[in-house]
Amino acid sequence: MSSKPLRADARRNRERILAAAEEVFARRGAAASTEDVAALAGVAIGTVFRHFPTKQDLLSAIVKDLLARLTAEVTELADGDPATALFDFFTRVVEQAAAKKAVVELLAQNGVQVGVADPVRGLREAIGVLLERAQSAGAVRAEVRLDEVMALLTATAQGALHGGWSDDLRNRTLGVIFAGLRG
Amino acid sequence: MSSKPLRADARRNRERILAAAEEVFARRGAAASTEDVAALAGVAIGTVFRHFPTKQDLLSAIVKDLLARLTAEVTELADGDPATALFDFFTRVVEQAAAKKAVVELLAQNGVQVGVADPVRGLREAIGVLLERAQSAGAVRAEVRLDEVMALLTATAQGALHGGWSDDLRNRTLGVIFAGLRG
Amino acid sequence: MSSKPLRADARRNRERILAAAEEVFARRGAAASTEDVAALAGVAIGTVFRHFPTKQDLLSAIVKDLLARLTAEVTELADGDPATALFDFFTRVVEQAAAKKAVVELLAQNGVQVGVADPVRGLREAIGVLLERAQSAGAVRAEVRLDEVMALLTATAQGALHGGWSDDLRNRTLGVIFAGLRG
Amino acid sequence: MSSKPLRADARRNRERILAAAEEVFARRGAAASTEDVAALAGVAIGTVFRHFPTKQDLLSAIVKDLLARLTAEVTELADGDPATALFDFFTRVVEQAAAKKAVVELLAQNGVQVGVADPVRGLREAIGVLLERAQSAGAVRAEVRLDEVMALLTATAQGALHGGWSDDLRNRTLGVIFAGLRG
DNA sequence: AATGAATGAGGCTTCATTCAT
DNA sequence: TATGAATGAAGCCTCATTCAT
Repeated sequence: MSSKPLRADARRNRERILAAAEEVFARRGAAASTEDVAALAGVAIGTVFRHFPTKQDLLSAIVKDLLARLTAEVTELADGDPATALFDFFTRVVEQAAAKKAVVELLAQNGVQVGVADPVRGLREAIGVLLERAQSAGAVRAEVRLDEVMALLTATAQGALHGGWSDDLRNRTLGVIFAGLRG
Repeated sequence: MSSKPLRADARRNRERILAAAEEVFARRGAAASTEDVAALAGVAIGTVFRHFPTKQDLLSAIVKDLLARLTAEVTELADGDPATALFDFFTRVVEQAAAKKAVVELLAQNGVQVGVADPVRGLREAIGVLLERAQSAGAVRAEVRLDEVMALLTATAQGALHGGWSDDLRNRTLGVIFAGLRG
Repeated sequence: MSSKPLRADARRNRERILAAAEEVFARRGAAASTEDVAALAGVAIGTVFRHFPTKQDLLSAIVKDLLARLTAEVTELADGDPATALFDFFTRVVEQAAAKKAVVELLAQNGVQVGVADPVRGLREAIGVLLERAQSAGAVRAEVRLDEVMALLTATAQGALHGGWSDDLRNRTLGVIFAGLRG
Repeated sequence: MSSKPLRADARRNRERILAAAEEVFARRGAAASTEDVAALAGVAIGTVFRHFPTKQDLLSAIVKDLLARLTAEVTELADGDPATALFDFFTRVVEQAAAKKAVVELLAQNGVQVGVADPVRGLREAIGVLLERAQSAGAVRAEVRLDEVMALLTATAQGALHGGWSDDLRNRTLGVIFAGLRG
């Protein structure tokens, strides 16, 4: 089921490449060159392609990574106060978005094409749990559906990402959305 | 202020190029080639570069165009019911976004770099008028500021654009935002 | 039916590229680089790709060119003495082969894949006429079929090509084959 | 004369690599990657390069192998009927060619460069014996020389190889050549 | 001796931009 | 002014070869 474990140096490189890719693509968008990723990772171009045979593969890997981390955060929050968990998560994602740049962009526009449909579904379901609990606790109107929550989350993350919002602006913007969710 | 008036055929070409560019970049994103724009416009590539010395110039021109049209819409709506004008505009922009693709993307991420700061300011001010009137009419909470309205507008337009929202989803998403603005 | 005629300079370049390609691929095989072709032709690499969007296209063009020339030679010989026309053509092809290198190679192994099936068929049919006439004239045994004539022609061309035969060796080798065809 | 004897496992690997290389290069031509050879042999790429420091070395080794086997066949046939031995050998080589692909190709075009001159000479001499005997037996015209026999053999092997001849076509083609040799 | 990850030159192709016609 | 061919830098990817494990 799992491929054989990588050699220590290979795993180290793989991680350096992923980190470099996240930074490079975050800063300059998905159009940034693979060479730049290699340079930042401190490896030769061939090494990047050994680990990720295609640029798409590299992009997918980053997105999957991010999704996994987000899903983990949701799970963690699921143990907290149902009345605030959803709003907390929402806030965290938008905070982070400002540091993820093109990753969010990829998530939004290419997510499925890039072959990360499954991880996306996982995140969606985890958020669905938060929503249900928030509604049970009376913190979110009953008629709000998961679809629009996801839409608002994605849209806001993108906005924060590209717009370069200040902390204050972010909070006020989220404030409007939260008010709308509460009714 | 204005450069010398263009010859009739030159002006005609300029407009055909702009229209073609809007369509091409809308459909395939800013990465589409200038050659494709020329082809759709029915002119040679050299003609595109005579009118827009740089691809960036072409992109900027499209964005300015869009902003001008949006500003005109705002002005038009300013004569209507203050309680609904802002929401109507918001809705229209998001509706159109789905058909503008990369233009919105450009607006969001490159706006300033591309040198369309002025037109953006014009649009912002026009929307500011709608907001004030809506607040005077009691349709929007008094403490809501123009900043977050712009942020929500941009974010939602991008979301609609990249997310491929259905009409229904768009309406429910906007519904949450409008509820949040009303308080 | 025909695309618009090329500009004078474009046609000149197209021909220089074809000539360069024929020489380069002849000398070093189909694996030679497109850059080398461009360099020999005295144009930039982009120019090669403007005329032949793919390396395969360039290779195909060369092969088609050669086939067209060969077919023309056959047609020309068809007016001569039926008893010698086939042998003359055979001899000429093998003579030329030594100067065509990889072109013959391509013809033999990739001909059809490369999309030159039609020109190949044309040549085959033209040779078929020579064969029939030679047989009517009693210069070739009646039971010899076009298939083996083509096979012998291709094989001998390749042999001459790769083997670097001397004039004398070529003549003696062909002598054996001609004796075999006569019976 | 000979390097130190290999360890048992090393010799085993060397042979598996040779076998894999013959198959891979046969099927996909000399352009196939060394990595693929390693994979088919079930060893790591480093092992291939330990045994054959260069891809060329590997190719040479295959060719030498083939030549050795062919020479052995000639020697074996030398004990048979002088009137048919040469023709039998000729037929066998051409039959096998269809299964050797790139090896024959290498033999023909790179033979000497690749440093297999000696084995080639050995094969040539062995075939020379068959020819002399066939001529003594009156099965081949006296004026036929070894040069053209080799030329015809190589050419036909290549033709069969690249042309994908059917059994029938191969026989008829050889039939013409044999008739030519007999006079 | 074997392994397999790393290297980096080199190949194909695209495309913004320039320039001769 | 328009045309469209030419340019050449830059990007993605492959693969022979080296080297640490």
